[in-house]
Amino acid sequence: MLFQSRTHTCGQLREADAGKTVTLVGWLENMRIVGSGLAFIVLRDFYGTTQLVAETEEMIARLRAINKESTVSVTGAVRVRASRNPKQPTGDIEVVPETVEVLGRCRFNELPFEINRSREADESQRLRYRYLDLRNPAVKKNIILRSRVIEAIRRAMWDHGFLEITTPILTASSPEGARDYLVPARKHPGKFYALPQAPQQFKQLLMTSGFDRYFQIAPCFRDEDARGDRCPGEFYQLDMEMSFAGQDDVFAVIEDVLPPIFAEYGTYDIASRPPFRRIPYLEALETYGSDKPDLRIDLTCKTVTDLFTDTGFEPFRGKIVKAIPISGCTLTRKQTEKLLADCEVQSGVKGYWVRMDEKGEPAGGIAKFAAPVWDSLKERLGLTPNTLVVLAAGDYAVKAAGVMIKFFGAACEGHMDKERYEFCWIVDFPMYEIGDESGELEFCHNPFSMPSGGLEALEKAACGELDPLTIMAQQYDLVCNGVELSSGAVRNHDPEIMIKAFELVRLGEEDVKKKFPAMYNAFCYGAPPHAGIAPGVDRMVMLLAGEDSIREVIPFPMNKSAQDVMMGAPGEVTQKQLDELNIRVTAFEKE
RNA sequence: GGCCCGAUGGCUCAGUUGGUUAGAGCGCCGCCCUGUCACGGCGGAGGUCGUGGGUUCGAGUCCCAUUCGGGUCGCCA
Repeated sequence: MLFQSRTHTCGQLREADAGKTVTLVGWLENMRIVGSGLAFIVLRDFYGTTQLVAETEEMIARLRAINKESTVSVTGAVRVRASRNPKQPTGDIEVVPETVEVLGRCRFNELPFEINRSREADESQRLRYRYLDLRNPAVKKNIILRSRVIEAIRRAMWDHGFLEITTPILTASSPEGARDYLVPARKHPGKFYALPQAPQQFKQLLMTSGFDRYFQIAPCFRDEDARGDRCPGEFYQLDMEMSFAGQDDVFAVIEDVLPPIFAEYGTYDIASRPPFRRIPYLEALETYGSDKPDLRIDLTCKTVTDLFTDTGFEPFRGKIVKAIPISGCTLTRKQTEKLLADCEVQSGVKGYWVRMDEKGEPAGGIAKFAAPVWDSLKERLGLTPNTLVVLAAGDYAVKAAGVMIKFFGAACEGHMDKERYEFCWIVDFPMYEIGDESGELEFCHNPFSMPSGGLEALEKAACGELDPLTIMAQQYDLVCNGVELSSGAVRNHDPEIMIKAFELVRLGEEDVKKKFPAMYNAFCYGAPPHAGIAPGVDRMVMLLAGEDSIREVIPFPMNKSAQDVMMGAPGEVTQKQLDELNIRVTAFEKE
């Protein structure tokens, strides 16, 4: 269809344009009729809004006949408003339409939700009509931010000498831990491709091929359940890898690339300066009750197990007890208990409290049971008058303490400097752990990481000279404001060390070859030492946008049940398609 | 898969110890209004209260089941 192309956007016109005849295109957002011969219309496009003014019965009738949210082309003269609106960039001018052409008629005069208030609507309704939801400038801005951030990341990575290289989407199922998405192979009945959980093996192969520095805004696919900060199905990582490099080299790149982007595009202007704090994994658990501490909060927890070993307070007797002192706390008893209840919902552990009053005596909560050990507790926690102490006990006390630090840190005046981005590295993860189910030694995270101490440490562990649980992996997490952004590692590029690492968990050379055939073989041809990391793009944008739900920064997110209700995915396919793929659906046969 | 919370006009929500005709704001329709900008004023339409069963003289409200949605744990780099 031919139409008069626009001369300006809806965010462009200013007082200096008065007198010009212009053509604007966009969506009819709103109409305010203020009299029989006067009406104001808001026209919206990607760039902004411009007010149209209708001053004749004919023009008002013409515009009234058009449903809101229709697209139109309007030609008319720009003039200075009789009453200006300083709140709008285009608030000094208005356009008096001479001709109005409907380009795309909105067939409905009532929408599933009001565009400018779509964020208040039910989320499933928003996702079903995501194309309308995205018309809302407040929703759209996160997607624009996402694009800008990815642009900035690319530029920074290129500037650091990284090459962007794409890796296959249809690949082999990998033993990375999460459930794979499988794709049936038509030409190979009974066989399947898998969508990559991460480009992990490909990027390591690229290093082996001699590409010195690689990165990719990589789509990753994992068939696991959703969370507020985790999308089901697919997400994007800033995947990167460096040859002849170790932990410090990776840290240096990330510490150079991310802070300027956070400072420029973030909700807060302040981002940690390099070098970021490095906290050993075990220390993070001991001090913050979490392996993703929010360093904007100044609260820490202490172990007080020994003080309550023989206590008359049954929930603490013989249990691990963690305590968090909160100085200058002004929460009421009711507020404290409400917060503890919230913590219990999230951690599953009941919390207790006691307060040091103005005189330095225990008051409220479990004061009666704290009194016998009060002096020791005061010293251990460094208590001062008007300090609240919250406590958790039991096998999950550490985790509960972590939740308490987050909740009370956010609620108590003066313990959280919210308006900043605080990065830290969590380092020195244990290589092995005793599995919950098996009761035997297992890999703690992924087996790609280089063990600290190398072959020597593994050999000592194998012959009993060293506790394998004390072997650390050269692995690291990047954490920002309590959000785990990424994990990475110095990779194990030595086939001999690989086999040794596997032997400790009762696997052998054959298992290594079977699990990572390409990588194992490639490393046998001379591999460079290499290391990398893969910060989650969606999570970074979420932090930058100041959103709590990751779905707010994804253009077309799936719902929590991994469905796209707008497109109807997943959906059924025809019998012909199934036959071609040699697939028989058994989902309904059991009934 | 476990646990918690929720579902009432198009949207957001209120609805008392179970008791007459289920309310409000926004949106929609009509009328009025010549400088609005979250315009305003008056009037109107629109709901078998997620679904199925039960208790009761009587259920939006109580009980059971179920579906859907959100949170959380399991799971997940």
